[in-house]
Amino acid sequence: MDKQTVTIYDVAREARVSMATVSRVVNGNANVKSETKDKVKAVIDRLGYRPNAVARGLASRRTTTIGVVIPDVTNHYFAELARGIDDVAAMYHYQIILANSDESNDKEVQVMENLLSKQVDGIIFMGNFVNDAIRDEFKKADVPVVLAGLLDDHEAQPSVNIAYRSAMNDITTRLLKAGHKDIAFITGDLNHFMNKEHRLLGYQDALATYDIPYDEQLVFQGNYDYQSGYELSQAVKSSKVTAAVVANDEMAAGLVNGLTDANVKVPEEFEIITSNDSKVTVITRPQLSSITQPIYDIGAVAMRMLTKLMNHEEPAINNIVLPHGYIERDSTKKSV
Amino acid sequence: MDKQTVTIYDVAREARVSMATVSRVVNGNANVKSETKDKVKAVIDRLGYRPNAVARGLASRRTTTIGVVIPDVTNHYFAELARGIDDVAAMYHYQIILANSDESNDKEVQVMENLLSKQVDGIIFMGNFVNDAIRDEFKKADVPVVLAGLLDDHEAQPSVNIAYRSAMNDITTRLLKAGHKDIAFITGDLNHFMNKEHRLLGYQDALATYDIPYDEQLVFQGNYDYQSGYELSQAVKSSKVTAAVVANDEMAAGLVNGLTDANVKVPEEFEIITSNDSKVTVITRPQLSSITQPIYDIGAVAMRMLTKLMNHEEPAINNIVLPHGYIERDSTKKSV
DNA sequence: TTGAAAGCGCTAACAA
DNA sequence: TTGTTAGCGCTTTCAA
Repeated sequence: MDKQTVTIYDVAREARVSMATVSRVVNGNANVKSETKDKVKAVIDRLGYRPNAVARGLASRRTTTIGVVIPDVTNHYFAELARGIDDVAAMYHYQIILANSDESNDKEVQVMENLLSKQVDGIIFMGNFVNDAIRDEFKKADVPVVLAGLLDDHEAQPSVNIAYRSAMNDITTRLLKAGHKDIAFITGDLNHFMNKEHRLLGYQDALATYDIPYDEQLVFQGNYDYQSGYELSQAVKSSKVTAAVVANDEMAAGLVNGLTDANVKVPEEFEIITSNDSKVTVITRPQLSSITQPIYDIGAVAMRMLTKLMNHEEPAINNIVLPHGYIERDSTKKSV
Repeated sequence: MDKQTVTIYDVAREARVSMATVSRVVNGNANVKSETKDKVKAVIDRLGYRPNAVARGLASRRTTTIGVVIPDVTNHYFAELARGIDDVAAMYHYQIILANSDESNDKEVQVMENLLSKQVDGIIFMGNFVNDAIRDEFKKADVPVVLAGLLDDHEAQPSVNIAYRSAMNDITTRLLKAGHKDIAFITGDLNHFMNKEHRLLGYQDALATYDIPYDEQLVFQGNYDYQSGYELSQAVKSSKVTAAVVANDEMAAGLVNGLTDANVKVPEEFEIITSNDSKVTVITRPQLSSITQPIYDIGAVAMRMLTKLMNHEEPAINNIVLPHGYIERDSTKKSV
């Protein structure tokens, strides 16, 4: 039950070569005669030698480990991002230290410090917004940090996203085209950059195109979870709105169920379009029409971008925007 | 952008003490005069010193990192387990290396090797079964491994679970009591130990109590996901069964939706009880009646158990069984 | 193609 | 209470 016993030194001795040579064959260095390579490999197998990544990390100053901060693994949107990240990380032989932040200021800072002290080679940060404390951590980090599914206005932190403004414009426009005049915009905290400067603007863009004045009474702020969507359904029902665009699937699922439970028929009496096309959209009844976004790919591309950054390659673009689409399901009336 | 610059040596020099003393204050060793402690702390703050966990790990042979192997973060049941694990890990100042295995033999082995080479202090393993190759890895591991939400028959690997057999007995009995004679048992691969030696037996126990002969035609094997549940709904519909117990929520969600789409009314014409009480059970319509199990706690307790094992304390019990319950929702007729 | 040797930044005896 | 000194297991010059 005690740790690691056979070291590179043991292998060297048994194979009658130096540590340096063993190191070379382990690392696939070409400068080794193929005979000695075979000899060393045989000894490695025989002894069951497994290189100590910690020692290697200390000596080489690279840990092949990256940090991933996630608000909550339990949230499907973020879990899907994480899956994309892990898959390409594995592809490049990186391991992932995952840390839940709950989007709490203190935890986020704590977690960043932990990651940095573990000497991760890079960090992928997920969340709904970047506050000042975290922005400081990014600055203090001596390794690259990329944002996945997250945008910050200050200084261009590398990031991967879709065009939230245009996506929100698209779905609002669909509802407008369908004849709705009073459309709710259901989102997270409006102080959050992505909501205020992207999604809300997209919603307003669409309204403006149809000469409908913006009414802030029709904006509902939740906190991104099912429960808050469910609770919001009350207020939504008693307002004058006849349709809603929702920034987040969990809230949309709460909304559709809350409405249904309050005997509002979706889509006949109320239409809903959501934003993430995550798994819940097909589980609710009616299923949710949604913006489609390549969530897995956002994670994957973010990780790919990070590998470049860690490799000191300058990526062509610092803020990658992936394409989005739309899928019609049953929370909207069939389009003709 | 280059790694760590200020070391314990810099702090020692600036504070005019030895490295050992700095190490002591960093590690909260009591044997330091409070004046010097303050002096050192001041220097640490001024220089922005952050201990290098890699060097520390090499010197102390403890990394305060544990490995977590998960079939797929994207699956809510496992994500919930992972959340429980991470929360108590954080509480004990451990970080988590998370690795997706897809329950593929090769990946699982690969991932275990990676974890071991990173010198994790312990491992928590999740999945639906333990195959021989993995069992070997457990044996090779020089650190404790605990199973979360997973049971293996060979040699008692420490684990945390609920009593699957009794839980399955409970819900089958409920359906029997409600008058059903032909009840489907919908599960994963029957070669998997937990299905064959626990869940199936529970199902059979209930049948036996009601003198109903076991009919293997009523056993349906899926692969644990929504899609397979949805597809199974065809076969289920065209069989003679009038109710089903399901081993897994994702399959149950697929089943209820498949049945509904095929115009079978749940619960009026068909009753369903599922097993995990995860988030999807309240998102489907009708909502799913379910065994309740403390998923988060299973993860949390598994991690707590691991801390003890890593600390060389022998836990009182090696295979912890947490209590389960039942919640009636709308996929069963109201009980009187 | 191979080896010798100096660290990487820290912990942990052991002394003082 | 504090300092000295070996390592921890590996990578990486630099020589040979």
